[in-house]
Amino acid sequence: MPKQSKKELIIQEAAAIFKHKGYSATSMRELAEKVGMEAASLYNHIRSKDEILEEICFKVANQYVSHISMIEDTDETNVQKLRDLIQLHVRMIIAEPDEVSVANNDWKNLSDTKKELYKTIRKGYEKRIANLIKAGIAAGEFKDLNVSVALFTLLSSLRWIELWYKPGRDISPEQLENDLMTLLINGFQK
Amino acid sequence: MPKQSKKELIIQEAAAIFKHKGYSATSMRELAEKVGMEAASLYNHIRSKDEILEEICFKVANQYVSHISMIEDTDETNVQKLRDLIQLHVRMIIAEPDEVSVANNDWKNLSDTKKELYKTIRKGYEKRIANLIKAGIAAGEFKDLNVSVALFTLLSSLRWIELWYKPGRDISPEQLENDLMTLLINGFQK
DNA sequence: CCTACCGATCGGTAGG
DNA sequence: CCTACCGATCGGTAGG
Repeated sequence: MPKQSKKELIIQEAAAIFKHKGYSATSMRELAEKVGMEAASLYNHIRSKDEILEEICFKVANQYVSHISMIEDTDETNVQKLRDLIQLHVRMIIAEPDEVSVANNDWKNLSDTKKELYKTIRKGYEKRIANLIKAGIAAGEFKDLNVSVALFTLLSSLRWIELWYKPGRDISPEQLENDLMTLLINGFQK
Repeated sequence: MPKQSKKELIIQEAAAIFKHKGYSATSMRELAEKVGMEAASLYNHIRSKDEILEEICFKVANQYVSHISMIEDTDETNVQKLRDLIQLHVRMIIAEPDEVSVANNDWKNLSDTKKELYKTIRKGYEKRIANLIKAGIAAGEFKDLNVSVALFTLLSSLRWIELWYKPGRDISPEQLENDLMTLLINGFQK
């Protein structure tokens, strides 16, 4: 069994509650109850409610950034890079659905300075995917679409998974990845 | 100029703030300031904070439902119905970006009974789109994909628009619709 | 539509 | 890790 600090446990439970009710609607007393201690005791492990949200958001953001770096460093075709990106998104969402969901939905509640940092990181990530799309268009691999439309359609079409996918679903991660790739790369039409 | 009741003004301003900060993180005092009155005075026009959220969520939900009914009543091909659906989503988001955004993101904060009702309406809507997709597959118009994957990819790929589109963007609603349709129906690949 | 105010709950601290 | 508790803020009401 993996060793997990109390702080990690608190953050994990917090992510689950935040996902379900949202950060602002979740009280520290509720979190404490889930973790099995009094609200005041939480503060022996974490500095503030804010800090929990920060840890979740930046952990997720950093994982996404390291993924795109990996993909950029290959010398595959742009279509294959797009496939890799879709696969990495799917796998990250399946591995940590709560954290990914909270980062995507509750980053607005970060403190002003952290929120600006988060937005900067996210914009950098989007820029790198936009470059991938541009390269694909320039190479004649992708259709000549508006880059922003392609970028955000891609990113948001991967976001329902965090809300929908549960281990009990009658679809394997592999089939999910395959259908998603087919849909995004070749579209609905037969 | 259209006549708008104070209640409508309050709901409109509330939608804008809720979209920006989230329902739970928005106080009635903040809303009152935006509207130009004291917090207590809001209650001459609305019953509760809850009620504002309900009005926004169900107004949007009912609009979506009436749209799908219109589409079902045509005798177009399923591909064309899919196009119509995309177009209606885009136009609704452009017409009322705040309300649509709040309904999509803050429905979790509805009271328990209203939340159940909202989920029921949404599931009904999803079911009808799933049937459209199934009909398209059966008719040989759409690829034989997992229906849930196709359904949620479609719906969520239309959701970034509410966060991104502003009148000042260098893309017209028409081009946005066209690029989105091309992407969803025929995919990224050239 | 405002002043005045309520009880409840919030995030967080002191002290052990 | 708990008991006890703080100041701030919340949604909302009374009364005019």
